[in-house]
Amino acid sequence: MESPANLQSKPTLVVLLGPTAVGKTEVALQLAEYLGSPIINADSRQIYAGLPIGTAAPNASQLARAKHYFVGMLPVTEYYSAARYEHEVIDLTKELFKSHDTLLLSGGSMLYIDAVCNGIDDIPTVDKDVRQMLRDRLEREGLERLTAELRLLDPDYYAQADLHNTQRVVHALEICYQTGRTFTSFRTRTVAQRPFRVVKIGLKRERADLFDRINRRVEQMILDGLLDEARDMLPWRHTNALNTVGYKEMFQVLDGTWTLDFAKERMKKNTRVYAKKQMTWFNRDADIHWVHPDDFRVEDVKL
RNA sequence: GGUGUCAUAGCUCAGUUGGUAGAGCAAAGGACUGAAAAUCCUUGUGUCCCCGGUUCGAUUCCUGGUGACACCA
Repeated sequence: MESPANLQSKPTLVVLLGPTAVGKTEVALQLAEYLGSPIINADSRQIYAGLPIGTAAPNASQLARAKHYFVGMLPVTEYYSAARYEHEVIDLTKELFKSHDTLLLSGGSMLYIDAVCNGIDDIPTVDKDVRQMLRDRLEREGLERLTAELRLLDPDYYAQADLHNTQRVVHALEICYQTGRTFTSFRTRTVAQRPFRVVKIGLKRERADLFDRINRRVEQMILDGLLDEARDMLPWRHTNALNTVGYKEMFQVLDGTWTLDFAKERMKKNTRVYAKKQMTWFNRDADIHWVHPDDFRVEDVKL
């Protein structure tokens, strides 16, 4: 147990989270105004520039209500990761805590939030060449050959990895090749000690209610010009940033393979699936204080 | 009105030479450490349209209904 004095002396990071379309943006603004804090975005796709409609990023008037960080600041062509996000956010909080007792982080990307709250293992960033080499080999030789190789290079990880998950298998091999060490040796899963306390507030709605909001928001995105936004991004459609609900479906429309109506329904479905995946992750985090957005009162927030 | 075809999971359909059934999609649950709005895993009991008949046993065969579709009047 920490002494009360220590608790007092530590600044606080308030984390506002919840599934997509639950109503985070408005609550975040109220909280930011109440706490006198900027908003540090924790939505992995809102970070990119040029995707305001499809990622439901805050609009101009919302951006004017509070200083926002990590919104629309990264070209879609740029490589990004949870680890880089962790470092950048931690650096930012070091600066901001000099003038704030409390900061607000808001978003729905659990891996990013977890990286900030608990840290992420220090694993080298993979070189372009190594990545390309393994991508080529994956294409030519297939996943089975690579998993067989992983068994030799890192038997421990092989034993516990999801061997059907191409991303995981390839990444483990990338690290083995690049470093000459096992991927496992980097996976210490040490929980970082942070110089701030974390208070997590989760926004939650009845599933039917949330799904209804998702469906309506998709319709609105289309009216707002999502198709044109996707058209502008066509040259970068194969980047990771655009491997994203909303854009994937719009690209099919632009290719002429799907009708807009069909794409809209797929987009709704994929967004619902995404919201469910978010909830699955949230459910195992016992530190989250849940509240319905309609019942949220900033005065009730206990710090 | 007549003839024919069809009726099976939320949807589209397969199947059972008579021993109560299974695919795709949808849906639900889960995993997750440098791609995370990504990637991956798991899950199928349903009056087999209804009443009766034949049969040890009918979702399957038969009579009669009901509904849908097609063709003929």
